Amino acid sequence: MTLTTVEKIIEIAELQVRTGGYNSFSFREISKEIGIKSASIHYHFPTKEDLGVAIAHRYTVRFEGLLANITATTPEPRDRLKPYIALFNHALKVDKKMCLCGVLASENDGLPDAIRQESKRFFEKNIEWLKAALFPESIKAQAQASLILASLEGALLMSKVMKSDIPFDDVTDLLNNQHWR
Amino acid sequence: MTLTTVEKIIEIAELQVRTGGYNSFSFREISKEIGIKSASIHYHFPTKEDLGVAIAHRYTVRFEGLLANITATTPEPRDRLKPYIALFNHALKVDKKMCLCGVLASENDGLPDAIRQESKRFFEKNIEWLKAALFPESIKAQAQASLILASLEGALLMSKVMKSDIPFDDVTDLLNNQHWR
DNA sequence: GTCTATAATTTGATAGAC
DNA sequence: GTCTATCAAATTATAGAC
Repeated sequence: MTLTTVEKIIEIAELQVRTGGYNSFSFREISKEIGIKSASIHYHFPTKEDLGVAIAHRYTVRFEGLLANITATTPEPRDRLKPYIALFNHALKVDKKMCLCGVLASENDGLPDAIRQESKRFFEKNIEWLKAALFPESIKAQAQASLILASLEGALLMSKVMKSDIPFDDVTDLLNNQHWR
Repeated sequence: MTLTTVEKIIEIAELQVRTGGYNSFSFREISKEIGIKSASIHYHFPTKEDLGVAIAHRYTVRFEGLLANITATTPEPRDRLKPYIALFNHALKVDKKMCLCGVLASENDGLPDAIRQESKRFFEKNIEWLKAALFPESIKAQAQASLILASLEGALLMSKVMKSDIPFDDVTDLLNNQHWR
């Protein structure tokens, strides 16, 4: 798998934001890791905000693809929570990073508006999918979807800060054993 | 209520971190708001890390006081969830800011170690209190405490990014109506 | 598309006068 | 305890050669 320069830039930038937040990533750092000069990054992304938007957009599009894959391969709504949780489990235990849009959400009020809109879209798409894919018949779909997404984002936070998978695993066990209706 | 310079510095710094994250606050910005020079802040807090630790420490100590107050004024464990939720509700609707330690947790891996330890302590103290104050008899106390704290931190994130109180209110309604055991 | 060179700004931090 | 003055480093960004 050979990545283009643009793909490399976005990939490295995403990991940096997921590590320390939007204000902790810099063109210099990214350029050093790729082995080009920071001026070259400006050729692809004129401003930092442009790159920030691209990161968040790619992240959400990729996530939407994973959601569509769950819908397609798991016909029963009640079986879909586990593979959904697995997406966040992957962030914590494989990437060992926060959810990108969780980080951006926590810095929300200090970010450029275009980036806020992108991370908002991530949450909207997740809620939309959770409602339709998990609770197609429930009048409590909206609230239950919010609880699941909020719990998972919060559980990532907690496990990162506690340096332990236990809080995340505890939360997901409760979600899995919950009687949703 | 007259604040000392040290108190003013911490107060303003806290609000800035809760708005845009640790890397978005600066000595210059704080000094401008107080009406002193940034060099004067270095007299009270030699490094940015020192100030960061002070912010997180004060935040947690204050929060512990609020928790102790709930314990003291609300004898029934089952009645204590509502005032606990009210603390996060206050952050969202009065302060209109994130939880400080939620923000710091999301940037965890990019922060100095001393600050990580302080925000870790916030989560530990909350879990500890939730277990003892809400579920003193339950074998599921630990997991339920994690779910409540994770949900509330995540719900704050969501409502900030969605620019709507609805996600937060939906989550807290479900928590309040949950049959804890 | 990448480079060199550089501008303009911001930042954390220090020295020393008052 | 606050000030002036200053530094060194980092940051976003641009101009122009190759």
